[in-house]
Amino acid sequence: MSALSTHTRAPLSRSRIATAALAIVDREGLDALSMRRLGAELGVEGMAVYRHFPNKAAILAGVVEVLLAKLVIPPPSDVPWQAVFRELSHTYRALLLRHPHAIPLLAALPLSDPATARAAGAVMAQLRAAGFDAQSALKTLATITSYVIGVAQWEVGTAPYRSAGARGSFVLPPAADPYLVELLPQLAADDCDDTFEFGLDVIVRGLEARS
Amino acid sequence: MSALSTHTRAPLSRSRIATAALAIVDREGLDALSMRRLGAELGVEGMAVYRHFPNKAAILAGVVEVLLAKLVIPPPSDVPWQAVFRELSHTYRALLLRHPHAIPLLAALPLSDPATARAAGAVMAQLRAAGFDAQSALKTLATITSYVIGVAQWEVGTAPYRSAGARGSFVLPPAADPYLVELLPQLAADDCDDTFEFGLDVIVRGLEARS
DNA sequence: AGCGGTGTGTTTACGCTGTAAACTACGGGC
DNA sequence: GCCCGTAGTTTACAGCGTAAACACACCGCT
Repeated sequence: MSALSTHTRAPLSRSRIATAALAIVDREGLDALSMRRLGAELGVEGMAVYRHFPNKAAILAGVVEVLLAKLVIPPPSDVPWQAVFRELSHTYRALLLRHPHAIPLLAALPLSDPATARAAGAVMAQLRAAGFDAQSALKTLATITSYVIGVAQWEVGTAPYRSAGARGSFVLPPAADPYLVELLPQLAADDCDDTFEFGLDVIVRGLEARS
Repeated sequence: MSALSTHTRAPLSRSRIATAALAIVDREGLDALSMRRLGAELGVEGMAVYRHFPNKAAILAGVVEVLLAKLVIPPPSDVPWQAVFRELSHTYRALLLRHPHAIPLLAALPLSDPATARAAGAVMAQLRAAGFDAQSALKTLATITSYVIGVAQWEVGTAPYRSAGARGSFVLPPAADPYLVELLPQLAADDCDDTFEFGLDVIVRGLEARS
C-alpha cells in the first residue's frame, strides 16, 4: 500500500521543490515556508527535501532562481534606450507585484547566485548597447533596481491603509498622531501605478539630463 | 543574595528594552534577536520582556521607533529645496548604514506606528514648504524613500564582493557564469557613495525637469 | 537468479524559537 | 499587619532547522 503510493508519486527534484516552495510563499507568506510544510506540499516527509538542497537558505535561493527565470529580458535592439528602460522596469515591477510575499527575498539579492547574475548581466548588456559606459550602466542598474524594489516594498507595506481608505474605514484610534491623520487619507487616495510612473519619469528625465 | 541583585539592577522599561534589542541587532544581526537573548542582554529572564511588550513584533516596532527618533528632520526654511532634499537623503542614508542589519526592518515600514508617521510627516512638511503640492510631495517621498532604502540594501548585499575584490580574492569557482565574471570586478571597483550620488543627482535633476 | 551498492525517503532526536500559564517576591495603601 | 498590584521567574508546549540512523526500491554485476 504505502509502498505502492511511494512508487506512484512523481519523484522529487530541485525545480519541483523550488516551485512548491514559491507556491507556499505566494499563498501563505514567507514565514509559512518551513521544511515540514514544504514536505507536506510535496506529499513527502520534510527531511526528504535535504536530499536535494543542503539547507533552507539554498531553497530560498532556488525560489529566487525560479522567479528570475520568469524575467525575460529581450536582447539589445535599436529601440531608444528610454523605451527599453521603461519596459524593463515595468516587467520587473510586474514580477514583484505578482509575488508580493517574495519581495524581501529579491530585495536581499546578494548577486551571488547565477540566476541573479544572469538577469543583471542581461540588463547591463542592454544598457551598454544603448551607449552607457560600463560604470554608468552599473550605477544605472543599481539605481533602477533599488527604485523598483523600494516602491514595491512601499506599496505592499502601505496596502492595508489604501484598502481601508477605499472602504472608508480607517482604523485610527481617535487620539492618533496628527501627522498620521493628515498623511493617511493622502496615502489612501494614492494610485501606486501613478506613483511608480512619477518616479520612473523622474529617473528617465534625470538620466537624459545627464548626457 | 539573588534578592539583593534583583533589587539592585535598573528596572526594565520600554525604551531600555528597545535599545538593548537594537544593540543586539547591530552587533549580531536580526536573526540573533530572540526573547531569551534579549533577556540575557538585560540581565533578566526572557519572559520578563512580556511585561512591557505584547510580542516580538512590538519589540521590532520599538526598535524602528528608536532608530527613527535619531532622525532629526529640520523644520522648513528658505533653503532651496534641492539642498534640503539632498541633505535629508544623506541623513537617512547615514542612519541606514550605521545600522545595516536593521535595514529590512526599515524597508518594511508599514507607516503604522507613530514614529514612522512622524518622520514621514516632517519630510512632507519640508516638501510642501518647498512648493510641492500634496500629491507630488507624497510621490516624491515615496520615490526618494524607495531609492535610499533600495541602495542601502544593494550596498549591504553586495558588500562581500567589494571587500573580496579589494583583497583581490574573488571566491569565484573557475567555471563561474560568464556574466558574473564580467560583472564582479566592476562591482568591486564601484564606490557606493558615488553610486548613491549618481542616482540622487538623477532624481534631483528629474524633479527639476518636472517643474 | 542473486547480491551488493546507491540513491531516495522516513524516523528519531536535539537544541532552539515564541509565547501561554502558573508561580514567587517585593513595594505601597488600608 | 494584611493585601493587592506589579515585575520577574519557572515551567510547559508546539513548532522550527537539521544531524544521524534507518528502510527500502532500484541498478549493474557476476
